[in-house]
Amino acid sequence: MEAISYNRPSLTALLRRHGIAPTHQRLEIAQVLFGRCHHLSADQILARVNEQHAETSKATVYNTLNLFCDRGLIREVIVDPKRVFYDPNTDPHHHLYNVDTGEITDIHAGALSVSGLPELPPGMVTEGVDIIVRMRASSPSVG
Amino acid sequence: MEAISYNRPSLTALLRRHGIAPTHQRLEIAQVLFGRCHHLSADQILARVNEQHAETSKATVYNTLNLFCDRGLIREVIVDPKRVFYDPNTDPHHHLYNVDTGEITDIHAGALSVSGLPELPPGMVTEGVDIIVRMRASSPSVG
DNA sequence: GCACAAATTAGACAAAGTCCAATTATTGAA
DNA sequence: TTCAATAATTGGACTTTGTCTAATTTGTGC
Ligand SMILES: [Mn+2]
Ligand SMILES: [Mn+2]
Ligand SMILES: [Zn+2]
Ligand SMILES: [Zn+2]
Repeated sequence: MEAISYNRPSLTALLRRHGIAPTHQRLEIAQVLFGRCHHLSADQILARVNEQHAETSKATVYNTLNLFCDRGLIREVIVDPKRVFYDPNTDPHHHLYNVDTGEITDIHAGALSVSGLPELPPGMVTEGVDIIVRMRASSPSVG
Repeated sequence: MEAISYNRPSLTALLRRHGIAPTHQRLEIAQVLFGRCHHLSADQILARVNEQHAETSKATVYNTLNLFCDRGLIREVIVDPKRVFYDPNTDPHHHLYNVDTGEITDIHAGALSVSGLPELPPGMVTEGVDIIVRMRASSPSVG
């Protein structure tokens, strides 16, 4: 993962490097995404951005997340049919999904290897290979 | 995949084997699921079931799909953030997803192997490993 | 300041899915 | 059969996630 410090000047530079004008709202959203918690949903990001003082609308959060995805700053994680999660880590990696809690953890791609994938139909090219390990507590009620 | 013939008596038996009372609506839905096309969304199933003559409601389609999933008759495929697809094949296998067309194709698990998956946290157990290969036409506009 | 483009916004809208109270179908005992 | 009890189905209201649009605000350069 690209090493990123989470202060305004470096986030501003990060956006500029991806051809994105660094507005106040976009910086707030970037700060939430690249700050501590990974794998947040749009709703969670909206809430965090407006925690101290309301300053960003729902429309802008969605606009910005889609823009960041298009420009390759972040990527979507599709594991929960109810909502999309956004991942500031765009390096190839995979996910461990706790189906009970909804928590998502990274699986580094380094150690992992997949063999035996079929050839794609002619004219098709791989956009990505997503591996999701779904896990739950071994005994539903007890420990 | 369990070998299933798609006539009423065998579908009835299939439901009974899974502890599901075989009502008219459930049999219609099972017929659509286990008939030709795999990987259908709830909406597509609703449309097919009511193709000849309207006889099943949206609520029943959702109720039934959830019931079939709970009882292990079918499974969900989470690849498209907009809708869930339902898979009558519950054997371990993976999916090739055409991001342009939305088409989903099976990848048989036989040939495929994954190594280097991390250990799960204590007390956790794997519910499944989903591999999704996302592909698109190699050149966006031309062939 | 002024003009022009780009970004943001509130709120209407759309689609997927759930929920509920009322109706209808199924079951199985008499 | 008939009947009562139970289970399934239903229309439609509702919720949630996400998109769209027209109006406003902001930013930039002159
Ligand atoms: Mn702030
Ligand atoms: Mn029919
Ligand atoms: Zn991740
Ligand atoms: Zn499949």
